[in-house]
Amino acid sequence: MSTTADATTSPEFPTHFDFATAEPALSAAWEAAKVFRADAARTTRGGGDRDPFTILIPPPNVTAVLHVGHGLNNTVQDVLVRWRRMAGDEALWLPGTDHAGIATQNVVEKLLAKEGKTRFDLGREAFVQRTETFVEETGGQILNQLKAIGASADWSRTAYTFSPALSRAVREAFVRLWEKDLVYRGHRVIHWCPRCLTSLSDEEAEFHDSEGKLYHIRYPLADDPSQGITIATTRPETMLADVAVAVHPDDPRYAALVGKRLRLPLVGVEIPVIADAYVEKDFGTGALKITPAHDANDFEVGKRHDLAMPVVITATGTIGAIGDDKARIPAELDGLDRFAARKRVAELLEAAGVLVKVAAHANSVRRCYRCDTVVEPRLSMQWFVRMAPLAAPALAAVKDGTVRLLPEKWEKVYINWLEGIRDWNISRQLWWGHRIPVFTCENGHELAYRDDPTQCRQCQARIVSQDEDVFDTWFSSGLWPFSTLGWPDERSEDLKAFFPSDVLVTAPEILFFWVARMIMNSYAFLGAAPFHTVYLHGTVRDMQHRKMSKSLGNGIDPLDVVQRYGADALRWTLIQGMGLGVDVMLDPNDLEKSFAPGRNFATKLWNIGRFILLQVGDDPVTPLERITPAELTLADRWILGRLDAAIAECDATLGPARPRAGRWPEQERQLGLRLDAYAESARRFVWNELADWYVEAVKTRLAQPGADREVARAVLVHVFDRGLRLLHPIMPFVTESLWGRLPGATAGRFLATAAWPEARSAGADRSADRGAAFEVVREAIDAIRGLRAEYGVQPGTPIKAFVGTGSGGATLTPLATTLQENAALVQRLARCELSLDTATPGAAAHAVLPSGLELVLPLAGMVDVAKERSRLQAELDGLVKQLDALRGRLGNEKFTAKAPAAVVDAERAKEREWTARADQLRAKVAELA
RNA sequence: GGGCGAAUAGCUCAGCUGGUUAGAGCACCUGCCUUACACGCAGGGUGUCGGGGGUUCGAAUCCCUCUUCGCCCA
Repeated sequence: MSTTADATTSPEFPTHFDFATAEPALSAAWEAAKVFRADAARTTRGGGDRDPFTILIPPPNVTAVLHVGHGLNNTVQDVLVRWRRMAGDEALWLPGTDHAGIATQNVVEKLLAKEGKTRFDLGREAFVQRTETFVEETGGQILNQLKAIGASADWSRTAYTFSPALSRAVREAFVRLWEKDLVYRGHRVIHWCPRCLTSLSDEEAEFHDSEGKLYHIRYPLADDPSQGITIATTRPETMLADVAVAVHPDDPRYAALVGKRLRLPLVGVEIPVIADAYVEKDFGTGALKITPAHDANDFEVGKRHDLAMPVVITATGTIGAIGDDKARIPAELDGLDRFAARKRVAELLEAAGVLVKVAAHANSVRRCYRCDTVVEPRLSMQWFVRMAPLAAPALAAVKDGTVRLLPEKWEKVYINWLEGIRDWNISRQLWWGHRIPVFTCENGHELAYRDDPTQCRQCQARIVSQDEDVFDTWFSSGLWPFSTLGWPDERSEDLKAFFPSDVLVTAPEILFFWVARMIMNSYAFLGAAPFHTVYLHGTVRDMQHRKMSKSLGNGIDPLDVVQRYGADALRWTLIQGMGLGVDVMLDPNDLEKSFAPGRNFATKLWNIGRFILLQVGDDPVTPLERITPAELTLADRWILGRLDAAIAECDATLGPARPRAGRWPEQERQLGLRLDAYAESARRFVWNELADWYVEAVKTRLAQPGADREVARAVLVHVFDRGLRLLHPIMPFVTESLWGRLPGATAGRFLATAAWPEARSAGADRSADRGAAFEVVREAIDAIRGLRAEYGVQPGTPIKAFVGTGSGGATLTPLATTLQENAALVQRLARCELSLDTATPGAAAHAVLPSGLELVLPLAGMVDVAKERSRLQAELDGLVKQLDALRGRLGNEKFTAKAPAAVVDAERAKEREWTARADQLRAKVAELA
């Protein structure tokens, strides 16, 4: 920083953006001005003239605290919603939280455990009350944290899956499914978590690879113990509940034994040998013990063969049984934990001489997705939704382009899952959740009710009980696209205006849990898809590509980042690193490495603004429309052209906001949402074009009062304003802060609601000069800088640069004229004295530019002629090599005949260009010889 | 076991519908307080486009195969 006090130091305008002060103030200003409020009446569906653009937040768990994964997910949503808000849509980002049945219940149970209590000590009612209090106190936390990262959600519409309104939707949805006969109650082997004491859906019981053992056990024939069948199992403790041994009907090894009876070791009961095609002949011994109550596949076999289904493992995962089944349990095993029992059973089998062998065996074991406990398959009565009828329209929607999934590969995964859809277990044996509205009367009529009944709908008898279970949390979040908007009240203005929504932004992990179910439910209850685009983003990982997690301690606290680098830096880092479907790598041990670039960019932006404020001043600036084309300099036309290009790139990378005709045409299906490319396009314009070149180009013009100064001020303010608009969705704070200080800014107007830039693409303007000739100026400056660096010319050393056009003519070519007109810029940026005369003979550095310009830098004492010649010779050699290949191609008749004319023409033009350049280089080399 | 995908500069990735002298950001190296910014400016890239084979006038791009690594499902 400069140590002298001069015109560039300003106490009101420090050299760095004070995000710590500015961010909360801007958040408050936006909120006070209701900038993020959406109005149903302004939408085209609500009678207004704006396209609605809706994003529904994937509701975070009500107990959650913000982690960097939320940061990423919500920043993406905010970028999209801010973009559309600026583009003139009635943009609604609807926030909310999820009551998260198992997760929240676990949290509260842990709190109780600290007091030495269990939920059973409190009883159901008191426990629910306690949980409600807990949620009231802490539930808003994560949404408040989202505000700190700039989330522009409509907080007035904040939803909660367990609110009275959304609970009504849950109940209505269940009753409607009931009425359509799409729910049933059944005795099934389900996934049971012995720690959470509840059933889990297929999706909630996740496979994990583990090192198990395969036990080979001999079951003797009942009437001839010298014979028998050896079965193989990974879970010997379940043998207590075996009711048969199955073999494949085509297996000759066992054909003679089918129908015979075996004596079950340890238990002593007789069980049959049955034939069933489910058995894999090549697995283990080809003989499979059948335990219908403790294995889902065995359950199916048991049903087919009408077998008994004894239960020998209790809800808490210990050995135990009820009724007659107790006889199956040897006294010394009774009450043992299932894993202890596994060991003990093996010992007992060995003692009995029937344990043939134990082999290592890698297998996959399901674990509870909430607490990681090994899931116990267990025979139990549960509620299920018949999924096949619901899946059909959801499958069709993705296949026909009504809904697109990005990245596209997930469409295949989605289709694959829906085509093999299984019924969904929606009941949970929890207390925290929506209680299943099924009531039973004195006469045993079990019916679903929209409102709590006083008497039976069927027989008017007294109601005696309500189902004890609650719904899977995902059952309620599956209704999110419409329950949040007022459904089941079909007259709801919000529902009319904002359903269907537009883009769903989430992680691939919950594609089945949540996304697919929302699509199915939206078709089932409203007959339409809930959104047209599903954007599945990557995961935040550390430098070893590990997922960030509490247990690994490799997480990053987004609020810590906000404090140290600013919310804009956090957002920039996340978006800039977010290729489509690509994981974002961040280093938890070096926040500087990850977030400094974002902060640095914010500072850069800030300093461009600082330059404008201090050099342009705050006198009124002429709007660009009032500047005639003739007044514009080459640099003006160039930067305006670059701005148009940047706008076009941002539009293209963000993509179509919605399908034009309700469905994505094949060619548009994968377009847009390239957020990293959008970020880079906007950054390049502002930094590498505006700051690096245009700001430099206008400096001298701004210093001299007059008409041209006003032109320069007009163009500079215009392009910076548009640059801020392009960047605002990603870096809302610093851009808003600067925009409010631009000359002509008015209080109460926000960049957040300013118009998204449009390229000047009018027909009349199409042939206009976009300042392409400015590239020659840049090229000359680059070349002179390059040569200075090559020969180690110190910045302070004055040098001369001679520019020739290589044609040897006396008149200036247009290129040379351009250079002459911009000589001041060249001289300042390249630090040289520019001359269009012929270079004086002597030691000099040489360059031949792609445009054909020849550059000579007399560097007496610094240039070694021999070295200079070999340098140019090397350049010539490289070019000749390329040229030979090019000529070979053009000389190949097959190429000229078969390649498209445009390609051939381009190659010919290239040949002319390279040939001329090679000639120039050759002449230079000869000159130096 | 079934399905899907990836392998390009030290790192993270573009480059998809074949035709660029193979790019970007970060990191790294060198020089600079050049009157907005040292959180800055200027300069610096030969990478067997994972290996092999094929199609083609032409392949990082299309096909086959092998290797390695992911993800989803059972």
